[in-house]
Amino acid sequence: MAADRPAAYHHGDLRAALRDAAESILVSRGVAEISLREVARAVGVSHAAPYRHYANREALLADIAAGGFERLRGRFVALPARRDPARRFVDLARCYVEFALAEPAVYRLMFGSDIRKAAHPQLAEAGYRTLDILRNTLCALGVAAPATVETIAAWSLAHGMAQIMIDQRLEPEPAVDEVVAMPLLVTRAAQIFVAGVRAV
Amino acid sequence: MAADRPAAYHHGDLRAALRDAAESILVSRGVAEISLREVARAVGVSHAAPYRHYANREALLADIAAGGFERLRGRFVALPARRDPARRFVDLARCYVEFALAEPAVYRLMFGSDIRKAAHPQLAEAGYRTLDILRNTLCALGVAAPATVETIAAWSLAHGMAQIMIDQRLEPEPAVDEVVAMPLLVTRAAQIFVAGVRAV
DNA sequence: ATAGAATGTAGACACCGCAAACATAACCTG
DNA sequence: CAGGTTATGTTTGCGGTGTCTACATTCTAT
Repeated sequence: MAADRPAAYHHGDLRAALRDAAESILVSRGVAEISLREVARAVGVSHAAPYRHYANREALLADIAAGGFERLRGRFVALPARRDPARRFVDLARCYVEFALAEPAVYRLMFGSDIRKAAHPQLAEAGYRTLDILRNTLCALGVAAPATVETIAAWSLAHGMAQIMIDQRLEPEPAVDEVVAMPLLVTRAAQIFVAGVRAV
Repeated sequence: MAADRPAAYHHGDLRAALRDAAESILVSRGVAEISLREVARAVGVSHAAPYRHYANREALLADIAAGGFERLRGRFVALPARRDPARRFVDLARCYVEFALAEPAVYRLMFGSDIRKAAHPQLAEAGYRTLDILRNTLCALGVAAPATVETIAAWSLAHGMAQIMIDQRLEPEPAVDEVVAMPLLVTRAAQIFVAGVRAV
């Protein structure tokens, strides 16, 4: 790389800069506040420049969401190996909720309705790849069968917890005791679920 | 009521008409397509008239969401009485998911991030009243204790299932076999959960 | 060196949310 | 029933936004 970049006509990596600026606005002020024009302004570029990299506003949001899926996937694969699938499930559930709490705004974008996923196949595929890790591990929970019902139910549990905890956190300040209580709650819920699967 | 209404200066019940028109747009084209101006146009009124009834766009959305909570509450109270709290929980979970699938767009509005609930206390209260039914019943599941962990977990399960099933339904046509499979899935997941609570 | 492809700019259009000033109808109160 | 007050709609206007088209600049590969 060159030493410095004295305001060149070409930005260098405008696409990434736009995405970062937009994500910053997303985190600090919410998805509704993201406008292509302001993002362009933040990066110091003309208001139409983003269209060289994103077909429209929604494509920019989709890119941010896809990045979220990648990061979540990174957390998944960084988890320690486990023999016991039940333990593994507890790990995954906690990991899932932890991510949602760490990046609530991005999480909402990933699973919310701001992006019509049908219009962004690359986002759908990023999500699919990430959630496949969850699916595969969950299948091991059932003794042998694919256990699709249990799979969906387990994911639903994690997903619902994440959503609910985010809801209570976004508006007011994070309540400290709830932050502490989160791992306990998730762990216990996952244990209840595993016990239920084995008991039925 | 009078016989007919020959294009009077005053609309009669503009607020309700606006809400209905907006909800119609919400269902058919998504929340992003709702604009106060178009809603006004649909009702046949000037573009600033809505501001006599709603402080801003978000207030209109909040009104729609509050109506959703009321309808969900109506479904809850219409449920048959049950002795067994476990059976009651299964009923509630199914009812919850059924509502989400019947009105996916409204459901997303109710629990999504398009409305900052802190800014609309009446919406928050409508939600609180409705979900209290769920909470109360869930408390009966634990032998005696308030069982808050189980309560949150159970709600999370229903909420997560609703969210996931909506996601798979909004974009493509509803897959018929999934529609049929839904009650089974929800019922089984709820049973698993109840068994888990009792087994641990 | 130069043609062509990438990338960024400038301008325009239609739409939107929102606010203020004004017009009309309904409603109390004497 | 008259007259003022209030509720409800309209018109006008401002600043912002998404997106398109025509143009300018820079990079890249021959």
